[in-house]
Amino acid sequence: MAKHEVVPFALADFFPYRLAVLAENVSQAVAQLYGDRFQITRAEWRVLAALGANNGMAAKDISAYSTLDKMQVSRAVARLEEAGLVTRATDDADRRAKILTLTASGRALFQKIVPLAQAREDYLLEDLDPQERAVLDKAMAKVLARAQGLIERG
Amino acid sequence: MAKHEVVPFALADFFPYRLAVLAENVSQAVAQLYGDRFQITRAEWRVLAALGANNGMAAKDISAYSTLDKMQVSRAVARLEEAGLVTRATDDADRRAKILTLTASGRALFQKIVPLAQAREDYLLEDLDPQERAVLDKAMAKVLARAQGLIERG
DNA sequence: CGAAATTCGTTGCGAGCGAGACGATTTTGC
DNA sequence: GCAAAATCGTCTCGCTCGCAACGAATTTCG
Repeated sequence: MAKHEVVPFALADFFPYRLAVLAENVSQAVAQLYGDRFQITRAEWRVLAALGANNGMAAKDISAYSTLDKMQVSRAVARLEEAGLVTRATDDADRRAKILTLTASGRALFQKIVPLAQAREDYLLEDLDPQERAVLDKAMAKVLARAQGLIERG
Repeated sequence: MAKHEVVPFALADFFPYRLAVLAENVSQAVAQLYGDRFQITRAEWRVLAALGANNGMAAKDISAYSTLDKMQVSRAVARLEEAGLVTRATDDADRRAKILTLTASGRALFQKIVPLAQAREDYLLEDLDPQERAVLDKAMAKVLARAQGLIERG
């Protein structure tokens, strides 16, 4: 019996590593769309998407919808406002909150990006048949649930 | 025919978004291991893993092995060296390069982390049967190839 | 009703990151 | 063999990011 067993470990086969690399590459491939052409960051794109789906949300709701924390939302909105894509207005029902709304340019930009984004999504998944897509979908949900459980329970 | 068609778009169903959220959560769940207990960052863990698999690599090779750019490797190695986990030595065959080697403590730490990391990996995937894992595996490879194609071709 | 606790969004600060310049070395190509 | 180009790793600069503290407003609860 060897006293110091060698621990075999290949990073390239480690699921969390593979997932991180995949997500990084996919994210970059999609960010080319809004980044290169429209000078928008990922956080800004998510805010646009949130307001595109449900215009007139409070920053808090955008945070929940987009998995960005309140700071990221605050800073992204500041930039979007400066670019004339979003307006802020104090909510009369709760004067701490700011209601965010897409301007006409904001809506126009959103509607320009969406088809491009969906085309990229389709392209990325093109090699998968419907059954594979279904399995991937379910697998992602299952793993996500487990990961969130780990994070909550320390 | 409506002049302004509404573009329906749900961020929660957008594959790149779901993938990013999943990867973020998985990464965080794994980082709890080496982060909380051993004060190691993700980049440092990847360097450890690279050297654990193949001790005595040059920084350049670690970069390729771990998908970190040379800057991240340089900084991670600096911290690991200060912590006494890695040593740097000029390569005599190419005196620009530095050969990096795990110290005894470095190897010990690596061998302590690996089983924990593998346990987390197993736990995360526990809900998937072998067939699902196989599909997931293949799907990730296919999508990665597509994403990398997009990145290269602009 | 009123003080304490909570929530919303912003901001200041320190750490960390990426792009590009750099010195040192090696490789290329004439 | 030597000048030009490429490569290795580090460093610097500017920017971004996250933590924590904050002011303002609201909710809780005695």
